[in-house]
Amino acid sequence: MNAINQNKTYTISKLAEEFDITTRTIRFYEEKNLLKPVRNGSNRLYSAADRVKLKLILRGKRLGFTLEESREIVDMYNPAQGNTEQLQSLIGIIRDKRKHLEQQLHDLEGMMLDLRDSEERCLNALAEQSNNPALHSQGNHS
Amino acid sequence: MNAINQNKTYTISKLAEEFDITTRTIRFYEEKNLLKPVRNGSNRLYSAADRVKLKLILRGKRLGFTLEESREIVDMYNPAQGNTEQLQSLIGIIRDKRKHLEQQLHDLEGMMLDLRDSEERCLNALAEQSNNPALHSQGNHS
DNA sequence: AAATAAGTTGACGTTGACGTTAACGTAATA
DNA sequence: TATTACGTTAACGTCAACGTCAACTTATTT
Repeated sequence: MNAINQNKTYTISKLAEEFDITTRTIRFYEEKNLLKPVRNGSNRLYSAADRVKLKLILRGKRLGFTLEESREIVDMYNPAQGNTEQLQSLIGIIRDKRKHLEQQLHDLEGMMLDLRDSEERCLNALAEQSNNPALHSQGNHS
Repeated sequence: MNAINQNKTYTISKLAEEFDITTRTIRFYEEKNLLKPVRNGSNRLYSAADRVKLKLILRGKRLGFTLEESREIVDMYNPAQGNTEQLQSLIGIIRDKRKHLEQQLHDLEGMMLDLRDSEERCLNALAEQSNNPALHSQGNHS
């Protein structure tokens, strides 16, 4: 069959360790309906798909997305099953996200340029001080 | 003289309007030492430099930076005056920010790719439904 | 003079995203 | 068998980033 089926499962603490977050955080994401692991008795059992979702959430976090925004991203990861209306809505969301990302990309590029400027000014100021050792130290010891 | 001196000033509500934020937000940034407008009596008066700083803060916000992180960025905008130690420290901060941005850029590119995938799957699913009008509506009316 | 607009300083409220502690169950190990 | 490791739910705490009053001043307009 060669299915794309990943049967690997994870405990909550394994995932927490792997992604360097607390179990509390993972449970919190479940409270907010971002994850729905199956249960082994009372214990949570995470699938490979759950792990991917968690990864998406954390990536969204690094980009400053709210959990609500990340939930939309996670929902897109689901096999797009839905009626026409739902699909249209989803496409709308996707295009909004893209706009968001394009703005971020623009901001990011601008900030990169600013950082180059700042670094250059810093390095120049340091060079100045090498040429003029009077300015070199901390505090003005008369 | 042709100085680069921008004497233009702004009231708090002008800035709030321009950047589509509340005056409360601007005052809050001042509480947090991100801005320090001069006073005209009891009223705040913002310079062109203050306006740039505000812009930097808001850009940081769009990138998910905390105000504390943005404060560091804003501080870099200041004419880099300082001793060797301070400059070295600043360069360290700059390189950390760059790392941060590189991670974000990587995340952003990944998310862009994911969005393309999602959109494609959506469009394919919609195409399927055009070919198979039975699936087209909402709800399965037997 | 009265109202309106724009500013001010507190001070408390709210929301998101968890942290922390309590009180408990279960399973493997010394 | 008692301790240790890992899990659970429930409830309250915290911190950032503002929102939302209240109570007030000062300038302009009617």
